[in-house]
Amino acid sequence: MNTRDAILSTATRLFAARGLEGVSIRDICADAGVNVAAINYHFRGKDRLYQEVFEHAYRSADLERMPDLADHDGDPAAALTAWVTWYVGRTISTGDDTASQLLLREAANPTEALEGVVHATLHPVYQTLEDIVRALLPESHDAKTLKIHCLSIIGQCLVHRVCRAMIDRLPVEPTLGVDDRDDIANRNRT
Amino acid sequence: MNTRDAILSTATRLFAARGLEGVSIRDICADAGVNVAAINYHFRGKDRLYQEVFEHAYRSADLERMPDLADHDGDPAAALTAWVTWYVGRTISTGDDTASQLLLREAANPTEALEGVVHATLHPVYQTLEDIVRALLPESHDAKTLKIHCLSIIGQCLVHRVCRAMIDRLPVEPTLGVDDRDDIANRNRT
DNA sequence: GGTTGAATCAATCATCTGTTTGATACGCTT
DNA sequence: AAGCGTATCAAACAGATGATTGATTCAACC
Repeated sequence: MNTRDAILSTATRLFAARGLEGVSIRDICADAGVNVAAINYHFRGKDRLYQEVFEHAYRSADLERMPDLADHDGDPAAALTAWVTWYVGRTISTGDDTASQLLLREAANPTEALEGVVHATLHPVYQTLEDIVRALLPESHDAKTLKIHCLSIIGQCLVHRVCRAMIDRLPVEPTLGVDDRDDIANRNRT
Repeated sequence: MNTRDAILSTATRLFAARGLEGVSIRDICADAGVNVAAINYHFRGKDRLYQEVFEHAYRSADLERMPDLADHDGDPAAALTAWVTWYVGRTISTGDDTASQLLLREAANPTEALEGVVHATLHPVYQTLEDIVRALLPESHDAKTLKIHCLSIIGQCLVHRVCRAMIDRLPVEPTLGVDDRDDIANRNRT
């Protein structure tokens, strides 16, 4: 395997699990089976590697296509249901959680790498939701109300992932999983 | 000022701003104007200091008393409104954000310190909300539905704080602040 | 077959890390 | 005044850190 790719995939896994400061370039190189100097050769230092990892993880996380308003023309309610289902599934998936992990770390500890992902990936997702919600709301609502509505919807989806560390430690039954994706998705309004 | 208290308050500020791994004990001591050895003398190392800081920040963050069901007997809807208003104000307050900052870091990077705060502080808050929501819902709903409802409410409040780093970088007007606490609070259902 | 440039390597750099040590000063009781 | 425990200090500890160096290997090209 390519040395560069080996570093990239190992670094992605380790950065997601332990964060930028929790992983040394020696950890990465030992795990990937390459020399420490390779990181400064192929990338231009640890920070640049992290930036590359972060943006790569978010670029390649588009497994399922995001449904938009055009897919359900004339039925914005159906479009919202589809969008929320897509978003919840993407957020609390048990499979590859790498992108969510990295983003959560950025939320607590923003680096320069965040700016790019917000513009390239997050903004389009938000804009799609806003288009759907706008079509669903009476026209009397202003931009602020619209934004609050959209963020509320996002919040209801995100809470299960963001607060996982807390929820898991909460002595409250039952435990929610991907199986409940539809239940969670069905629980929204505009 | 007491050396111990000086360390505690400085460490709280620095840990909240830069995280456990982003702050060295030399940073703390230089800022507090004390000797490095004082940390191992008064606390028993860096980790114990962090634990003390984390729990202290959450214990002393009870500025406003949390409203519960008993405060609005016979009117669970009013109780919910009061609770949400309280929770939103507490979460997105512009003032002392220390506790929220520390908790967000724990969400991304849980340490041993999290367990204690969840049981001592977060669980009672959640339980109070669940009591209110239970009184508001038809009895036919099971425990899982109840939990989803409660987490949805929490999510709608939390999103503004948790996703602040992303929202601030989003090219979408307008910007929301504490002034919109009531607008945000009014936007919920059960 | 000789040249070139990319890729990899072990070794080393100066810093920074959390922690410990031994010495010194202070306020107390006897 | 002597003894004692608490507190503070500069100095040093061993280990880890990100980065760089100069040498070496290797494949491609003319």
